[in-house]
Amino acid sequence: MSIKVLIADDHQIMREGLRALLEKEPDIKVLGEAEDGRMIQRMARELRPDVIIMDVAMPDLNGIEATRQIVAELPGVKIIALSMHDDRRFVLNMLKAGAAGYMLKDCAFKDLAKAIRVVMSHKTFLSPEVADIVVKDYLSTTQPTEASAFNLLSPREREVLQLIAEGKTSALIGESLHISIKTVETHRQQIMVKLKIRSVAELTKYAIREGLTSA
Amino acid sequence: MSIKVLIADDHQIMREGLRALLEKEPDIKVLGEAEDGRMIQRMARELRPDVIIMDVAMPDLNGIEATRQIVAELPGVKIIALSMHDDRRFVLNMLKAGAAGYMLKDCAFKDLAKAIRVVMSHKTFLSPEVADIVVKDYLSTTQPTEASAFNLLSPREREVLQLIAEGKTSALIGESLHISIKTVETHRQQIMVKLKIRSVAELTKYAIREGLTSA
DNA sequence: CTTACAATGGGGAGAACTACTGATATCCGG
DNA sequence: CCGGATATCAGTAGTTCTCCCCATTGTAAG
Repeated sequence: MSIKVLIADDHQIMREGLRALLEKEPDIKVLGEAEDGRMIQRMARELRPDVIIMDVAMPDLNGIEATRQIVAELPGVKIIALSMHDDRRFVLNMLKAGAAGYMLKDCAFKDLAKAIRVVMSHKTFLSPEVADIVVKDYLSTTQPTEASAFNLLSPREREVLQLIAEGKTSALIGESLHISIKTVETHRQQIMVKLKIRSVAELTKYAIREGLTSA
Repeated sequence: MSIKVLIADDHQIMREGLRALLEKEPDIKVLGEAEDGRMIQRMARELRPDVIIMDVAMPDLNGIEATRQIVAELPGVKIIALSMHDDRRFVLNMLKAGAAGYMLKDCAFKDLAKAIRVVMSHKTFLSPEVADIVVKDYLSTTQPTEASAFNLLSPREREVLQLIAEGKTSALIGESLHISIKTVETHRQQIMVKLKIRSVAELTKYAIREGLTSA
């Protein structure tokens, strides 16, 4: 009795590579591949796989949403997220959606094979980097509180972050907002603590990702 | 006489998948894998492959820079870019850097296999979407207006800029490149003078626009 | 062979940022 | 009314960056 697996990823070559690797495993059978969230949802309903390898970032219906819906509909199906990003929002949202595992594309295939067998026994499998994030987050927050930019940072902090990402110095930001430079520095500090970021470059990228400014 | 291939991609599972697929081809031999631009450069020098499958976005030394340097050093080596992005800046910069092909990760493996054989006969191979971009760009611009980073900044400066945009301090960059912090600061200064930019935030955005790093 | 640029390295000064310590006032929800 | 979050401001210390000055080496172009 082999493990029935579905693959969901928007990049065909990734799907083919995964299939080639999985087909080397004697106890794993690949039932099919999907290239977006909607397609994987349909296939899951029809083919009843044991495990779905799910890319997080997909067009149309993303991996997180697809996971949420599939888990609700087919509780027995185990979903392993496979992502390039170790961004904590992705990880946490995916796990909240009901994923049984979260692997980075950075990991070795044997780890993924292991993950498949682990989740089959109703356990959770995280790659080490991801486990790290989950633990850190668990320790740092008594209350999970949705964990996104727009309720993590206060309005004023977002305002300051935007000006930082526009290349302004603290002094200029102070003038612009009619507050003292020390206040700006306090906000800066708070932003970095909250986001666990330690450089302007990464703050800028964060601001771009959050739409506070554009590249 | 089989075709000797190297793989460069920062995601291990992508490398393994590609290797599994390539090893099914009787006339292709995978010599090795690298996870960043610097490593692939070294491996290319030592192993003299026929073809390098090169991811565009890699940490440390990115695919574009690595391509530029490898092509300059080993003119016989054919480089096929393999990227998730069909962003025209990536495509054009990669081709300018001397890549013999540009494939999207979205493509079928048989297309990649075909690309390998095409570039071996000293021709260029582009996946259809990419060809589209190239043609459009060719039609729309009589003169490509070379006023971008890739002839304004020197290779070393681009390298330093990438690391700055990744949030590294000058000290860390110095360690990473095995040069003194003062040299890094000189490069930093040169970059800012050339680009008329005065903050890390704007440098970061510039690097993102030029495809040196991603948000 | 000169000229120009790239890459390397250094000194010094001041600005800017990072990282802590405080404090006070407001407002909002339980 | 109290606790928590937000927003304001200050001090101090250390780090990092910015911006000048300068030099040497190698290499490519003219």
